Amino acid sequence: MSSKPRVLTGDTPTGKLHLGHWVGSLENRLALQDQYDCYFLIANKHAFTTRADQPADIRQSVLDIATDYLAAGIDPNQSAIFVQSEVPAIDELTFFFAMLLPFNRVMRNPTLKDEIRDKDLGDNYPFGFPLYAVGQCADILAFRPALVPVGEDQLPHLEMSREVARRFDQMYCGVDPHTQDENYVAAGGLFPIFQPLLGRVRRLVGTGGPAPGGELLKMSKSLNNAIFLCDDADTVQKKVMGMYTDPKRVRATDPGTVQNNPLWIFHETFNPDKAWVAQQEEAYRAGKVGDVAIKRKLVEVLNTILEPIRQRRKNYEQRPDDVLGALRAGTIAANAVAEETLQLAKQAMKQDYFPRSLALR
RNA sequence: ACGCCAGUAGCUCAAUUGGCAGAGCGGCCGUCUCCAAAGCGGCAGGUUGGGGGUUCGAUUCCUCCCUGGCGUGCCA
Repeated sequence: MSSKPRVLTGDTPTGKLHLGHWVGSLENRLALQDQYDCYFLIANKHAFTTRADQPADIRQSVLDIATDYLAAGIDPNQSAIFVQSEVPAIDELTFFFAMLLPFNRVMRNPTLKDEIRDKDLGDNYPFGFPLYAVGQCADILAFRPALVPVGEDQLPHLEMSREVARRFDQMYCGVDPHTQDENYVAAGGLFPIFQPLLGRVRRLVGTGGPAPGGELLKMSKSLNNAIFLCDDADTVQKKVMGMYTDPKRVRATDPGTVQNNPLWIFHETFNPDKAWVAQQEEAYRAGKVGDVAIKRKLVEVLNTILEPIRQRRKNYEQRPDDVLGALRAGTIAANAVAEETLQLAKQAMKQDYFPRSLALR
């Protein structure tokens, strides 16, 4: 890992990764591995904001996600998969960054507000909850990345991180506030004003029916409508055959509706044979093909994507030490970059009094 | 800091003066459907927040603790 531009992204360990993660971000990450030095963070501390009482679950999720990454095809010899809580420079940067953000600015973050509402937290959330939004700025900026691939819901966090980067560069590195984002480093800034990168599908629907309002729900573990990367072929078949589809279509010969139909959304998202999809959609509208045939095809399509993932997973499941080994190697690599960022940040802030030795083992 | 109210299935809530812990929703299975949905039928799910006590018997009464809500103080 040398002079290539860096990518930073990651996940909070709340469960196993599913197809929504795949099209939302994982595909991008795999594609970026060659051209970028990639750092994939498993945000275990973030998980404690709402599940501080479930440490065993969080630990298991960390290992599950690391295994998912490796099975999905992230190459540990090329990219760093690391555990957030073992990179102390992130915490140190969090403290400094917290001084650059008004509290109101943090609480105005729409992602934060949505989470408070969705989880029905009222005003009863830990102090660590808003603090974590600041921490996420440090998660990112510690790696001075060029690119941050994320799901759409994370954009407000990224915008805040970009604000922190601009403010830091202006305040401590003498960057002129009128500087264009892409020129911040050239103008002497420590932190590049990175670009977000969204997946080709921003919001994949789940396998289930719509909410009472009629809107299809996004795929998520908690809604029990997800197909996981670790699902075996039989499970995928069962889930696909059980998928919600056009409820007005009682017989296979009735004309069907393609629009807003999860079955077709999945084909359009995952089936590489676009001509087949277009042709069959026409037949479906005309009542010339049954849902079962379309579902069987989808099972085939999904299993084709998931099979190589299963093969790699099988290897790692036989050698769990390899997963921990990859995490350890990734964490060492992450610390090298994050420590360097921290030292540079301290220099910029004139708080570099003497070299220190943490005697990290 | 003190006072009051609350905590029961995944969720919302019942349970007579202390007497076998229930319903709705959700979940799973079946039926019906090309499959799914809808409908119908069934099943599972509990340390009644935790510890201690009284009692033949405690969700219920006593006590301590935890969590949350409301109120009144204190810092001032």
